[in-house]
Amino acid sequence: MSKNLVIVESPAKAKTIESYLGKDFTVKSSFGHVRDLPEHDMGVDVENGFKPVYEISADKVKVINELKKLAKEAEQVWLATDDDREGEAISWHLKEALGLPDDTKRIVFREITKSALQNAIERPRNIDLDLVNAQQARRILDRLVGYELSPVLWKKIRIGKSSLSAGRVQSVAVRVIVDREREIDAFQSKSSFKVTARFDLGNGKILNAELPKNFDKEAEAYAFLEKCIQAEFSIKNLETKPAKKSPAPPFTTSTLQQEASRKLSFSVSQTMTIAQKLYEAGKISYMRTDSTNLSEEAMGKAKDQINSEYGTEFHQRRTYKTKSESAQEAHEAIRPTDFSTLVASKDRNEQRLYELIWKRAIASQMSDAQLERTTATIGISTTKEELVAQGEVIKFEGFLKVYLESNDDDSDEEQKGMLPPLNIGQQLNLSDMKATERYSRNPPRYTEASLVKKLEEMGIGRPSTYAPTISTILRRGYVVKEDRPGQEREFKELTLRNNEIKGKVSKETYGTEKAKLFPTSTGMIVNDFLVNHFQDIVDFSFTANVEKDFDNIAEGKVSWQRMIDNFYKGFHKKVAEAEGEKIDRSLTTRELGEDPNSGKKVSVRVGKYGPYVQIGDVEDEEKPKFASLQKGQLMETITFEEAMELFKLPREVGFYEDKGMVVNIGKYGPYVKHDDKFYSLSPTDDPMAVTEERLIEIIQEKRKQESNRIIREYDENPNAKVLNGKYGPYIAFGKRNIKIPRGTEPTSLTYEDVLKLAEGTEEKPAAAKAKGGRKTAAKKTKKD
DNA sequence: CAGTGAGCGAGCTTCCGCTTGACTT
Repeated sequence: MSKNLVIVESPAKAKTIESYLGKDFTVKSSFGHVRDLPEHDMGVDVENGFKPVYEISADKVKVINELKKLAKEAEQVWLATDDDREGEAISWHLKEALGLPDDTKRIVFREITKSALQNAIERPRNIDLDLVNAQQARRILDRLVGYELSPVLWKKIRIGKSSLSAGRVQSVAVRVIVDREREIDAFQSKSSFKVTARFDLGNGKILNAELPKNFDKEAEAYAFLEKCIQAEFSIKNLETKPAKKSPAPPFTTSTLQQEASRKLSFSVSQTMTIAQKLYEAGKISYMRTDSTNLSEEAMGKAKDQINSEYGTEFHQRRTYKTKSESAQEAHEAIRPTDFSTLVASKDRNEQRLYELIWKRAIASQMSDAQLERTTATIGISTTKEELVAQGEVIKFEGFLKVYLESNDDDSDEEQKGMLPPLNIGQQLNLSDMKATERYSRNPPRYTEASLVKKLEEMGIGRPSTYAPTISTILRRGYVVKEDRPGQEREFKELTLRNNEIKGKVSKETYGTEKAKLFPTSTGMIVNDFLVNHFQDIVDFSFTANVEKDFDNIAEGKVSWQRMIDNFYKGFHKKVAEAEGEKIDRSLTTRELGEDPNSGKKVSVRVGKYGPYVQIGDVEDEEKPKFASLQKGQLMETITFEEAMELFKLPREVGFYEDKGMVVNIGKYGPYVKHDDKFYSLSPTDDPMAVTEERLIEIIQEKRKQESNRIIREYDENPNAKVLNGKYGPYIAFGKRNIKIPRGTEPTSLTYEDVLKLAEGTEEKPAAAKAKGGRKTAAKKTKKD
């Protein structure tokens, strides 16, 4: 039994701190918040000063009981939760739940180092009630908004499979995505002609140059190339300028999520799960942070590492200011706990993320890269226009030796190389010149990570909520994360070679999307409803504005009840107004035209099972015809022609082995059904046009594949087989799938080999189908 | 790898921020 009980938020942090403080201190964790408003009730008395009802969260009852016991035994309790608004509130809730006196010692530190801890212990204070009240205002505002708005949606918009919801953060996240989709839809791509030239300098050396301006019209580009026939080209000017590049600050949660997405293709939640493992193993500092600050101790260790590994000229001490205004900076930036550790994990993804964190943190304490940029201007004897060639040479690598931040826009900014040696006045020999048609690009769709970046810029959400917010808007069906194929378009290219201009038309694919966020019809409808009725809540600056109020409460200038009262008066009036209005069908219905066959109305609607097209009315004597919209189609943008196409499926296409074949589009794309079996069409098959012959081919192919599936069976055990799968040969052992070691010939595996390989593998089947994410979540909430 | 969609009424859903596991698929 020790004299002192210190309570922090995270168990991993508790362990570290305990090792620093010695045997007189027991350090325990609260595992985050311990009390909250009730889940199934508003829990806020709007008629009596917004008095909140707090209860100990179901999953914290055990923690609280244990802490109560330890607190009783200890002489002194220290509340050491995080140094920010939420942390202060956690301390207050702990004090209330544990029955501690009001003057219980409260200590704070923003980095976990021995000196920071000692400093904190020497300067305890009491709980800052103003700061606690700012948190209560934040919590209660979110509850009022979420729990008054969501039921309005249930009553006024009855669509979608999962229950609708709205909130200060999620609704703005959806709005950002909906707005962007409409921008893209309205975007008019313009083409122009870009001129590039290649000069042959002899000895295999080539100089690439381009015209700084593009031509809007093909005729102008042609005229320019014409002028260049027989023209003489010479170097008119050479200019060399020094330049430098500086490293990016060490990672915060949001920048880590962005870089892991760009460089490692991790999803936001994947990044957090992996980072959590590294944190729990003591390899990195805390991963939910908005600070770019490094402790003195960490900077010193980074310096040692850089000096010994790269040399002192590579080190430059830097401190970074956190950009975001909403930052609360209770922690350090994300960094390795020990810079001399290069291998932190055997797990490939953990190691890859660790390396990213290590490199970024090390680079942030390194010197600038020194560059030299050379621009060569090339004169043309027949015109005033000039061509430009640019090159770049790295004079001193600096931080680039370790790390370069990547870019969001996949713009074709090619790596500039070195220019060959050139002199002013030098005559150049043109080998060819091209004018290529280029199209302007629409604004990009959001990835998970670029959405997080956008939210952070607007001050919306916190490091601990970025990943859950994305899960929420996906789970609600407001947004889908998908790959979408691009479209083809033609572009023209004029080439001048050997004094002759030739034209050519080629095809390119554009607009291919990978793992991007698209709004659904449901998302658009809910968004429009909120924008119409609750403009100020989904306003992009709403959070920033209320944050100012919270700051005033934290400084003791305003009472939290007064702030909430001010907000609630206007808000609740709008809720009452919206509830009083009739259900607006125009939100969920769009007329498309008339069916030429029956003369009946064609409309697109959104119902319980998603968006669909309807021919006719339910009041008609004959029942209306229905067809679901396909993946990627929206109520808002589908055309009459596209809608009518949907009724052409399912298509009956001929017979095979005396049984009919039916083509349709299912959950996993187009398929043909034959004899109660399903066969997927390949992406190049058009379900509307695919022929009987091709379908028979598809069925035979699949059958052949199936027959090749079994590589080897064993008499000893009918449940052990060597099979040919999607990813190559593998062993199926009961319910388990086992990898075959590299270099082993699958046909040569004996049953003994199989048993040996099966040894040590887990009982569970290795891979599971990604199918039930939604189900799991639903179950979870029910259980609670 | 389906076929569902109206309207009625019952009874259900819901927020944001702190923390980890537990548990399917």
